[in-house]
Amino acid sequence: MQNSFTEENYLKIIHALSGREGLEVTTNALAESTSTRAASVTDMLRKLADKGLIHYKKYQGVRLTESGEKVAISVIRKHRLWEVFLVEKLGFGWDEVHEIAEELEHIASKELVERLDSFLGHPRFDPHGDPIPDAKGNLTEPDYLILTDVGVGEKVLMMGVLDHAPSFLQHLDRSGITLGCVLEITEINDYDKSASVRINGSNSLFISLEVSKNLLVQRR
Amino acid sequence: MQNSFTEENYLKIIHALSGREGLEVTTNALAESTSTRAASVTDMLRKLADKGLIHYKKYQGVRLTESGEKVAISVIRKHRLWEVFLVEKLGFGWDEVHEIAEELEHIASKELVERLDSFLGHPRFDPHGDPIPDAKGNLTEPDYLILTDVGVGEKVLMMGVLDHAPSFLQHLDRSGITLGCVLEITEINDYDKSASVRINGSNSLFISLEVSKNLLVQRR
DNA sequence: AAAAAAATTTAGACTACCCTAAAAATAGAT
DNA sequence: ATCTATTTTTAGGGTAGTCTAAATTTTTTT
Ligand SMILES: [Mn+2]
Ligand SMILES: [Mn+2]
Ligand SMILES: [Mn+2]
Ligand SMILES: [Mn+2]
Repeated sequence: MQNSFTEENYLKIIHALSGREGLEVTTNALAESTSTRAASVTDMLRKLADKGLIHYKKYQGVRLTESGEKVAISVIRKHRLWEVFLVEKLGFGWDEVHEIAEELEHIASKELVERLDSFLGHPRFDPHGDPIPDAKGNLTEPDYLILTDVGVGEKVLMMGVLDHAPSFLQHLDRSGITLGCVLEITEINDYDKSASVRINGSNSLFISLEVSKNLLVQRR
Repeated sequence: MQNSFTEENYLKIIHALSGREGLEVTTNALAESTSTRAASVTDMLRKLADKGLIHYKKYQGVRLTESGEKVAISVIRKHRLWEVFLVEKLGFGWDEVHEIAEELEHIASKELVERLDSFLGHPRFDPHGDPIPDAKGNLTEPDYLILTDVGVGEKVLMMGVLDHAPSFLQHLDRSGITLGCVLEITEINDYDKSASVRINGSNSLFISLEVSKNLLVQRR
């Protein structure tokens, strides 16, 4: 049987919250992320467990089963491919595409996804630097550094963001920080951990700790 | 407030069934088209009437209001634009796109539709020859002939289909009948009204009355 | 014009998803 | 180890959309 939009959203969120290690996800965390009440989450968990999509023992949190993981990754694949489409083909800004992809990710057709993937040239990453799972469901998270882990004098490549909020992405746009740009830390203020950063070797700007904490980068 | 998928589907179907003249649509016709029971239709009609999307008097059938018409046409615009995308950009066959567009037509973003329209070069017709409403909601149905209205010796252009069923479209593919091809009636059999037709001046084939009745054409 | 047939609506019920309030279980503090 | 605070589940209920069966209205036939 088919999964509903709601079920797919739950699975995707459980995947995100359980992280690389596949930790147990709590009811409250899910209530927070789905903007529903804990009682509603419990109802849904019982249903997902009945369908064999999650491992669920009362009071013990949840993990995805193999089958649940498969569904979650398929939804993530669709989400990220559609985001690439919206940015690369339709000219949307990276701050505008998340909400739309949140709907498009639920379009069922398998054939559509594969043709879209070809049309886009089999992109490996979405407009926010997040990796796109392949058709077989393999998803490899690159291990990037957070900019706060980089010292003065180091040059790094900007590879992704942790915060996907439009306001954060628009702030990066205004600062001239784009995916793939070279960032060189020229100074870190001891007092508030704000930093001076040179972008692509030229203009320099101040960025707050709040911003640094949300930038994923890579050495060299 | 937002309309649900179900409401949008009802409005689109009411639009289709009430035709050019905006005739009253019956409960049973809607039950048939929506694959639900008449009792379910009645429930929905009450809701659509409460939202001001249809004119509804018990036992008297329904018509769209101005506002309902606007929603219906917006859904049709999205449906047909997505079909163009699927065929022109992703290489789907015209027999494969209807079901997928049936889902895509409910994606809300207005901005998305307008960018998609630009990306596709503002197409006027969908892959089945149906006209695409413009951004302002104007929909002009060209007045085509049905092939059964064409006499022996006449040459016409193939402009569209009445039946959108994959099996019919695949039959046309196998016959070599495509949108825009020239059809010349060389013979009509009096007994069963089957016809001999020359396609693009070359190869000739028999087509049944059933097929003729579903082909929209234009003189010259 | 009445009776029969067909179409439509109402009544009552079900599933999916969500809610609030109360109960139960777990985790944390003393 | 017990008590308290927090988390989670259960209980009971609501809306959207669907169903079947029964009642009502309209249409057709006689
Ligand atoms: Mn979603
Ligand atoms: Mn993304
Ligand atoms: Mn639809
Ligand atoms: Mn079409």
